[in-house]
Amino acid sequence: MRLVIATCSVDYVGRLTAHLPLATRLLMVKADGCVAIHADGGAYKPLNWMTAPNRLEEEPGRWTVTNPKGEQLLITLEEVLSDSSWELGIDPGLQKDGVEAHLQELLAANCEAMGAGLRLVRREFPTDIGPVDLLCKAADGTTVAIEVKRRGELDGVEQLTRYLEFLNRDPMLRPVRGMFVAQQIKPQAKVLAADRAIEWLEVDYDELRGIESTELRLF
Amino acid sequence: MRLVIATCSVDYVGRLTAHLPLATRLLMVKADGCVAIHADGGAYKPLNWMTAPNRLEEEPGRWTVTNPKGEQLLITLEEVLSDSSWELGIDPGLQKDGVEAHLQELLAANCEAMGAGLRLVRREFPTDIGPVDLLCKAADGTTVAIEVKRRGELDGVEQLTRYLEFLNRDPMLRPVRGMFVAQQIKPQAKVLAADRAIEWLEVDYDELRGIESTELRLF
DNA sequence: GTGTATATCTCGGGG
DNA sequence: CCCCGAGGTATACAC
Repeated sequence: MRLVIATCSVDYVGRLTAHLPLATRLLMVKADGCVAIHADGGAYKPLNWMTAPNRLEEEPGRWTVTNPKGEQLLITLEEVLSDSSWELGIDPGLQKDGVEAHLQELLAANCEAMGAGLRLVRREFPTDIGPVDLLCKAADGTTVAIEVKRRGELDGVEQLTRYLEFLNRDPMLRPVRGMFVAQQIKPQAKVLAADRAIEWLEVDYDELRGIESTELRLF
Repeated sequence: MRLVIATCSVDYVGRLTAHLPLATRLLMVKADGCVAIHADGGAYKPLNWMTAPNRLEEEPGRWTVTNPKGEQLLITLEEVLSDSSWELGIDPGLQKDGVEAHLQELLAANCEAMGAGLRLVRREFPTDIGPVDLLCKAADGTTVAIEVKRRGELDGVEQLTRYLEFLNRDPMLRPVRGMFVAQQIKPQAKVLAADRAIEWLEVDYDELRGIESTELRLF
């Protein structure tokens, strides 16, 4: 990783055009070739950047970064205050727990948590317009399509609505009910779900994990 | 801005839990207090981070970053290879051209580009579920709700559908037609729009800007 | 490669 | 403060 502290101005021409006036910033060049320009604020996002793959052409006072799509980042260097490089090696990577996939796994293994008598038919049940998170059968035999989210918002309800539209065209499945399950559901999403006769349910991740481990202890 | 190159392991507990095994990385601490941990790859995304506002507690071999929501980033330092600080000052910020807001402005000023006889009623017309980009009247007096996107995809059609649903409940406006306008519209989005009787239109940003400047020259 | 969904999304604006 | 929408979203994954 190469770190350069420099007074520079920057121009980007690509998906949009953007310009950075002269100021002192951090230029970060990673081993994969990507370039990021950071100011002294705004944690996550660089002011400007170019993702790999690309080509970095370095002349005195000017860096030109070009990617295969023809997008271009032009860095004009006024003064370089520091220029250092570090050998970091390949990172072992981030281990995560608690993303949507985990919630979906837990719910798939504990369908009863979403309604008595509910049984799993399939995870990632395919439709013409994308996969439904969980497809279940209720005690009375009706099919239930379930959309799982960590945080339930409007677009999740839209997504489920779209699936239901397609699932209900299949005479073998019809009628299909919808259920929107999330750790937390925004008020607007509840309103929209109710408006579309979609059931919604807030579940607790840790509690579900508790059920899971209790069941494991029983067997 | 403080830049530390260090061999470290990291634990994050917050919206999810995550762990980074021991490796050499860049720790970036910005003037606003935010902390980011970068590996030597993976574009501009840090492996782990904590946005401002937060509190950084520094002990020998251990940094603890806590934010007001109770999320916590724990950095265990094995070896510090470099530790430097730089005074960058406040950045003048990025100037952009070509984002959705500009496209919306251009279209608002040139409604005719979307259909002969179309007149603007209001930009950002409010509904119970969010603002419609453009509300217009057609020559025949019917209302037209217009959703503007740089890139037209499925969720844009959904968004417009949602607005139409609510607008058409208003007896003063009904019937409201929908129009989906973007620089480029994905085939799937065109299909969904057509399926919902929503007109769609691809427009050229530079051409619109041309019309704009031509009109300016005439006055 | 396109299409679809997720993200500790981030970031900014409006009520 | 939350809600909502845009993003050069980026990123992963299926077809």
